[in-house]
Amino acid sequence: MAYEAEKLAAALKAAREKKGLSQRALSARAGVPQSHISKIENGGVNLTVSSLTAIANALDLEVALIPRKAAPAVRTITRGVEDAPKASPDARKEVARIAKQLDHIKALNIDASAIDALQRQFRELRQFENLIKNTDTLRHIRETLKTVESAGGLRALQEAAQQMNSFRNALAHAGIEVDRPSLPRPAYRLDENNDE
Amino acid sequence: MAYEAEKLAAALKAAREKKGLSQRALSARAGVPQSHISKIENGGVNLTVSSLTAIANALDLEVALIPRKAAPAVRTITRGVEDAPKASPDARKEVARIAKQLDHIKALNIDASAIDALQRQFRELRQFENLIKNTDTLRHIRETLKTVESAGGLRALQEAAQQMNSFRNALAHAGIEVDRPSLPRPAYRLDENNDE
DNA sequence: CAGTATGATATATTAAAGTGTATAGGGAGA
DNA sequence: TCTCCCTATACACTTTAATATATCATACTG
Repeated sequence: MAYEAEKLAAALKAAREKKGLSQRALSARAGVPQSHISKIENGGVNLTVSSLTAIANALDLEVALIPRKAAPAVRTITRGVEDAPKASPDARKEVARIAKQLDHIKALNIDASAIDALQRQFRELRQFENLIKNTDTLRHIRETLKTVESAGGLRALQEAAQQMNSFRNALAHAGIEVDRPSLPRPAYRLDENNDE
Repeated sequence: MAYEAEKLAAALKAAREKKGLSQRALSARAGVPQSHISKIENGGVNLTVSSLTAIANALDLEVALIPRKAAPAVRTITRGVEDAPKASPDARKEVARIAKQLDHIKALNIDASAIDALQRQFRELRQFENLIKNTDTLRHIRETLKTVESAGGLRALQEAAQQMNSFRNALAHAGIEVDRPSLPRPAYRLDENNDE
């Protein structure tokens, strides 16, 4: 098969997963049937440009022709822009579930301000989604949220917010220190992008 | 959709003409019939990826998917590469000097991993050679490297790497307007909203 | 003028991309 | 369990990209 075609397919799949889109959702955005997307991603289909660009654009990607000579530099740039260590599908799923559950809870009309706070906390937590290595804590949080739903307790709701806060802090610290699994790191990280 | 396909077709044609290849010559290289190339270039054909890559590769081009955010920067790079080997003679000279100096330093056997890192950094920087407008920063970097050579300091060596990294980022982002990518937030913002 | 290269088309054929619909199997929840 | 949602896959069908071959007008050139 076309070696390069497969790389593109893999890139599309990776981009889709990173964006947290299901094949169906992408299908809707791109106007390409889900069955076809599946085929493309793992069937080794020889895409047409129209399909490629439709899907790529739906994923905020652009199809470009770059001079071979510039390829390495381009890679450095895209790496810099999109380096965000991708969240595991599991973590994303778990986060999505919590989001859904929050909607339920919101509908319970418990305490507007407390729920607001909880949602703020969740938003904060969400920004560290990509750093989440395992889903235990998320599961635990969701357990807590469940008790909110069943018992309707304001107290449990506050505890959930607290847990989110703790988790966020943990993630942030971990992200700062352990971020790169890279090996022989000098006093500061050479590979780090110090722009911003 | 036809829009982007036409842009690609136009790009292919431009690249072909720039390389001074006839459709037949390109046909031979790419293994695609001349008639088909003609159709592609001005017939508005919906290419498949295999044709696209075959032709692109024959023209020393690479098909890439780049994040929209990175598109401006990528354009800057490719423009820089294909317009002309735009690196000023001065910049080139300065870069060459640094390369030479790195060889010297390497011979000093200071710290293998640090030197590795330094060289990686240098390679990265080098890919942006043609964007270098003036040589001040390069000179400054070379100054730093000199102190490495004389004093043999690991610290200075690391600083040089740091400088290269900064410079590279500056060059790379010359053409991109940055909206800060969401992810890891700095630690100082962590305990800000402990509500309730 | 004869010889030659280029690019645009024509035609017939084949292989396969793309569509629509429907479904099977896995995982997670209620 | 039953129920969603996900992905992979199947099938019949339409469309069209791609090939092979050939022709034609337009240059340019010795």
